[in-house]
Amino acid sequence: MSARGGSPTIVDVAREAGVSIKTVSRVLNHEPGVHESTRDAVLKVVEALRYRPKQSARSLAGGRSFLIGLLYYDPSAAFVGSVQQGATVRCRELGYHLVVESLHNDAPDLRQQIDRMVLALRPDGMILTPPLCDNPEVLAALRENGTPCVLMSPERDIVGVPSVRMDDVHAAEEITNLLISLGHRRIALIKGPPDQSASAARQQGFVNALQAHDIAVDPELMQPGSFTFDSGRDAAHQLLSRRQRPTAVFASNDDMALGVLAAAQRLGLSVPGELSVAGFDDSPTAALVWPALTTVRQPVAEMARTAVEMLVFGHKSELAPGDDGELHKVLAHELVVRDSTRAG
Amino acid sequence: MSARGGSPTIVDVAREAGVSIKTVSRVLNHEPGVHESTRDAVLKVVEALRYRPKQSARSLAGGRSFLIGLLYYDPSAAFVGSVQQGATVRCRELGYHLVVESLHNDAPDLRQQIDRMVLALRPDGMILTPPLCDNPEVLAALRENGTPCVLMSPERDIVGVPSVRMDDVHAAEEITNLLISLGHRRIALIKGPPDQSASAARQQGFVNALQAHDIAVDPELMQPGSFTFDSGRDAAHQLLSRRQRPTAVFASNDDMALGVLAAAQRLGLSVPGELSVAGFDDSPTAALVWPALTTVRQPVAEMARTAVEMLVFGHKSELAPGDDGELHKVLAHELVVRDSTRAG
DNA sequence: CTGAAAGCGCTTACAG
DNA sequence: CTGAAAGCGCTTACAG
Repeated sequence: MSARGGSPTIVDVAREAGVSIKTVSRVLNHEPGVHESTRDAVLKVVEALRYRPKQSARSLAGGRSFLIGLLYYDPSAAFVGSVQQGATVRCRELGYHLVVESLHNDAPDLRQQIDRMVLALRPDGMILTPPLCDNPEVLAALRENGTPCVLMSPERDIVGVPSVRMDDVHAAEEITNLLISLGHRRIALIKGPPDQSASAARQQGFVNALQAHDIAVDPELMQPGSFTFDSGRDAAHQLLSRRQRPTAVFASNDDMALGVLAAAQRLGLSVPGELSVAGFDDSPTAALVWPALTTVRQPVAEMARTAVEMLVFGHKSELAPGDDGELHKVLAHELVVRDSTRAG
Repeated sequence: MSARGGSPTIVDVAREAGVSIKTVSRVLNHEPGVHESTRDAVLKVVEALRYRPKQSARSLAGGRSFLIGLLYYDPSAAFVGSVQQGATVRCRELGYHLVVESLHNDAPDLRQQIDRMVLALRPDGMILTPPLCDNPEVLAALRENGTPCVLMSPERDIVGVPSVRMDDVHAAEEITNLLISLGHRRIALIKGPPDQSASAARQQGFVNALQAHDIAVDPELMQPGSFTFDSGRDAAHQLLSRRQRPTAVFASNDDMALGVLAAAQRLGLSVPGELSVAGFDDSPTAALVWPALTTVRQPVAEMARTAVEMLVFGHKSELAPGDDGELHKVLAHELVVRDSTRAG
């Protein structure tokens, strides 16, 4: 196809179409001001030659890499998997590509690892997942070399830095409301670790729901946990061995809810017959146990799609002071009602 | 730093170090034949300027992109997550970057999606995971535009195409041996779907182990399954309602083993007290249920590391006909013994 | 052991 | 609406 036998270049297309390379470039980049017949002729040749502009040349000349970086430190394979699913699909639709890099949140050479990626690849933007999106060192490194970022579910929003998240408070409120609507009154909460903001948010939602229904908040029914299976099991043992045990437990995440299931099984308590259990996250395991867990699904893939869009299209930067406008997006979650909850 | 205020370029480094850009290039690419004092001087400037060669320029001039592509169609988030973990780390060590693309195995524009990635990015190599690594269309597209590939756990090896896998037969044999050594004699197998080669391999290993111990292979104890939770639960109900039920069940994957656990629980059978259960895969869920599953861990991250190495370093292509030598690598798996198996 | 020149394949100003 | 020129920042031959 090409003059020298390799893949066709923009020169080959231009020659074949009888136009200048500049015109080919205009057509390919959807620039306005090209006569339709010219455009058609060019596109026909592009098609025939199966021509694709080379990213490295575009990047070098144009200063855009069409690369989006995804930085993560495996919080859970499922989370990253969904992020990627959403991000790669949206990238493809927009003509971008996703480069992933897994870092250790406490690696000594974190800064260098980031520099290496950013300075070598010059991604047009970066998506950060927890806990990296809350790491000051990471944020500083990226800000210094001017790479636009979007934070996914950060602990707290940062003024001027775009983010996407779900509403943990509201979701926890909804799932607690579900338990209440099922007739439960003695509802226990297994909390998350205090150093994660999601813990406080979910607890807040839980308390909100109880108060809205005039149900007393019993501190005895709020057990600490650490988002692990074991901590959930231990907390459940505490709760279920009380003289007046709860009829429902809301665990702040699925792993702990699985621990509750295990504890109930040990104690010979039937779920959901004698105890309703709800989790949070819709982890892959949630649907693979018996009874399948009622839980909340985070819109992770959608958050990732949104993050890509914010990076590619930019965001309104002309906002009044204090008006973060579209900078911090909150996406709708989904209540997933399965077999672990029942009227009680 | 730079002459024009942007990031420093090779010209800035050369000027500062008092050498030609060619010498800087030599140092950065570890080419031999540079005087040590010259090398040191260059490296010092590189350090001071925090200079990193721009990938797009290197790629355009040198014909190598330092990009490895990972093509997948979510077989399971856990698998892809481990692949990525291993691949990104090894890429970083070798100065490469990982670009991921999630495809649909039966997408109508599969060919275009691949062309788009390959022709635009020109990755130096591509890693394919199941089921894409067994898709003739995918393989043909990649072969046509000359992109080197490594197949991860393909159904069957292809002559001339590098692959990395584990030994399913041997692993199944080992886990069956474990059950036998625990004293079990009536051991059931829940098979995988016939269209996946892993199913046959795991069954083969199961049979091998029984025969090696002179235990009769009872066809009644080999139930069909389809690698899903439900199929495992159904098969277990069949097996456990027999007059003479098995004392151990080897499910060909973890999802089905979880189904067995659910079935046993329904039937009031204690695991591992009255029934031992073993799975295969070491899925994230395997450790998050009670009792935690005894299973086999695939060396997924290691396979990914190996795949990257095969792509970066190439493989011996000067082999005698028929001798695939290092082209098809088999990595060691790991038996993970947990709580679901016990003497019986 | 070191360097000057050409070129990779695009896009960006700048003209017309 | 279209094009000729310059240049992005490197590496590849080719010299010396």
